Amino acid sequence: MTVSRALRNDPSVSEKTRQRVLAAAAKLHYRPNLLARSLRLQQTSGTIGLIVTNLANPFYSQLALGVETAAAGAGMKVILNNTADDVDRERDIVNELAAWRIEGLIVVPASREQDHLDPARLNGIPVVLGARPPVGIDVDCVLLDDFGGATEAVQRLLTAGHRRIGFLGPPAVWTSAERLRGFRTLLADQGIEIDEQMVRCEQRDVGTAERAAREILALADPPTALFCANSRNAIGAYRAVRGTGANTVLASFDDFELADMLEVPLSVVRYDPEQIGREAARLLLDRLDSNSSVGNGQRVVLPTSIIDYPLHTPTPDMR
Amino acid sequence: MTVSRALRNDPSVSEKTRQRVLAAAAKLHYRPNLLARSLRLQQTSGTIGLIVTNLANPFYSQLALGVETAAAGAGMKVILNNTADDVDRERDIVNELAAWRIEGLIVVPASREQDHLDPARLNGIPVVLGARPPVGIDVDCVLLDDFGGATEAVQRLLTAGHRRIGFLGPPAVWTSAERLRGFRTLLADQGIEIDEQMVRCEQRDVGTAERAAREILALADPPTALFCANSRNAIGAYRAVRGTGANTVLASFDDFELADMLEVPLSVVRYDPEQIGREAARLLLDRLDSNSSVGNGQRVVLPTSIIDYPLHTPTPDMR
DNA sequence: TTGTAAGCGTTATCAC
DNA sequence: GTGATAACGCTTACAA
Repeated sequence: MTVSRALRNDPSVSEKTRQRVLAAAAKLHYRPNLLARSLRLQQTSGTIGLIVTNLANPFYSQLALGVETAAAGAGMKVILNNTADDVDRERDIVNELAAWRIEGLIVVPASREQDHLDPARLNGIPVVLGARPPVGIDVDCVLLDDFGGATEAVQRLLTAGHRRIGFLGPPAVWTSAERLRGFRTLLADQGIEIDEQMVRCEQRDVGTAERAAREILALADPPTALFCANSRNAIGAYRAVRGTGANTVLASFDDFELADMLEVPLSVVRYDPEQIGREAARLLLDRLDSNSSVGNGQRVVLPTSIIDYPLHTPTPDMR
Repeated sequence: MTVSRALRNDPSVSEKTRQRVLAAAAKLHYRPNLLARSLRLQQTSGTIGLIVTNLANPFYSQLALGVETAAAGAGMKVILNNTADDVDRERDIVNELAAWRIEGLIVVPASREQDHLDPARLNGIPVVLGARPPVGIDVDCVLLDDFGGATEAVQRLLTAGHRRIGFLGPPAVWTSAERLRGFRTLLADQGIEIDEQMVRCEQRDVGTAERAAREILALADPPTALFCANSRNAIGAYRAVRGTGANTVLASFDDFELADMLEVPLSVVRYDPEQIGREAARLLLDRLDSNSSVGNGQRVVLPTSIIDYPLHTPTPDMR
C-alpha cells in the first residue's frame, strides 16, 4: 500500500520512505501494472483504436501520424489496425478493441456497411470517422472538401478554355465519388456535355490508369484535358500523355513529388491528411471530456487549396 | 461462471444454456473484459509496441504495415508510437508500454543511446530493432544491406566510366553512414580519390539537397556522376542537374515514382521496407514462442536489388 | 504516516 | 452441468 502511494506521489507518504521506495523500485525495475490499475479504477485503458484501410498509402499513414500526435499530446496511446478494405476484418477488430475497453475509436470505414460502428452497440464507446461519412449511424466525422476541390480544379481547366475534358479515378469509395460528382456538377452547370467514353473510374494503380488514359486519348475525338481524382491516376495519365505525344493538359487531386517538373501543365488540389487525423482525435477527445459519447454527430469539412504547375520548360537556366 | 465458460466454448456447459447465454450476450452487447482476463491469467496484454521515428516517411509507414500484418496474423495487436527522433520521448514510451505489460517491442531506435531498450531492464520483455543495429545491448535486429546496396550502385557508375563521383545524403543515422561507407570503400578499393568538396551529408529534404547539389555542380571541376543516399537527395540532385543543364548521371538508394521518366540516367537501389517489419515481427514472435527473451541477439540482413532507368527519351512513341 | 479490507471482472479449482 | 470461492495487482475507504 505504501508503495502504491509512494509511486503515485501521494503526499501522505513521508519523504524518507518515498525515497526508499523509489530506490527499491529502480533497483528491481519494478513498474506498477497499469492493467490492474485500469481494472480497479473502472477506467478504460487510456488507449484509442485507429482503424485504417491501407497504411501503405501515404494518405492514411499521414492521417495516422496526426492521430498519434494528437493522442500522445493528451496522454493517450493508439492501437493501429489495417483492414485492407475488408469489412469483416473491420468488424472483428472493432469487437476486439471494444472488449479491451479502449476509450474511443477513429475509423476510416471500409464500406457503407457500418452497423458495427454504432456506439450504441459498443457499450457507448465514441466513434469518429475519417475521410468518409457515416452511413446509417450518428457519429462525428472529418471529411475533406472533395466536391469543392474537384470543382475548383475543373474550373481551372474551363478557364483555360477546355471544353472536352475526361475523368480518371479509382473505384467509387466516397471520396472518389464526390470528386466525380464535383466534375459532373460543374460541367453540367456550364452546359458542357460529358462524353461518357471519357469517364473512367476503375483504376487503382498507375499501370491501369495509364492504360485507361491511353484508351481515352486514342478516341476519334480525344479530350484536350483530363481531370484525375488522385495522384496514381494523375501519374498514369501523365505517362500516357507523354507516351502518345498528345498535348493534353492535366488537373488532379493530390500533390506529388516532381509534379512541378512535368512536361505537361498540371493543376493539383492539395490538402493535409495529417490534419484529418488531428481533427478526428480532437473530436474524439472532446467526446471523452464531455462524456457525451452518443448522438449529435458533428461533421468537420477540411478545406483544400490549388496549385498550378505551369508547363516545365526543358531549357536549362544558366549557372 | 457459466457465462464465462459459455463464451469461451467450454465443452462442460450444455448446449442449451450455451445458446441462452449467447443470446443474452448479443442482446446486451456484452463483451468480456479482456483486461480483467489478462490480469487473472497472468498473461500480458496480447499487444506489441511499435516505436518508429517518423511515420510521415513512407519507409517507416510501410515498415509499420509489415509489423501490423504479421502481428495480426498471430492474433496480436500493435500499439503505434512516433518519437520524432527524440530519445527522451522514446524512453518515456518504452517505460509506459512496459507498465502496460506489452508482450514485446519493435523499435527503430532514435539514437545510439539505447540503455533503456535492454530487456534486462524491461522485466524481460523481448526487443527487436528495425533498420538500425543495437548499440551496447544484446537484442535481435533486422537491417537492410545498406553497405552492399551502396557499393553495387556506385559500381554501376564506375562501370559506366565515371571517376569523379559526388555523394549526397542525410545526416548520419546508421543507415546513411553505411551507405557513405559503401561509397568510400568501393572507391578506395579502386584507387579512386574522393574530392571531399563533393561529399555532402546534411540534407534532410529535397530543397536543401538541391542546393547542395547545385554547389557541387558549380565547382571548378564538377563530378560527372552523383550517388545519393536516399530519394529526397536523389530528387534534389535531379532538380539541380536539370536546372543547371549539366549532364550528370545519378545513382541512388530508394526507388521512387516517376524515376523512370527522368531526363537523366538513374540507377536505384530498391528494397522492401514492409519486409523489415514482417521480419522484425517474426523474430519477436519467435522469442515469445520460445520464451527466450534475453540474449543471443540475431542479426537479419535483408538484400537489396538494383534497377537501371536509362535516359528517358522525350520523343513520343507513335500511337 | 502506515496498514487492513474490499472489490474491479475474470478464471482455476473444488464442491454439489 | 453448474455454482461458490479465491486470487490476479491495484486503489479507495477506513482504522490504527
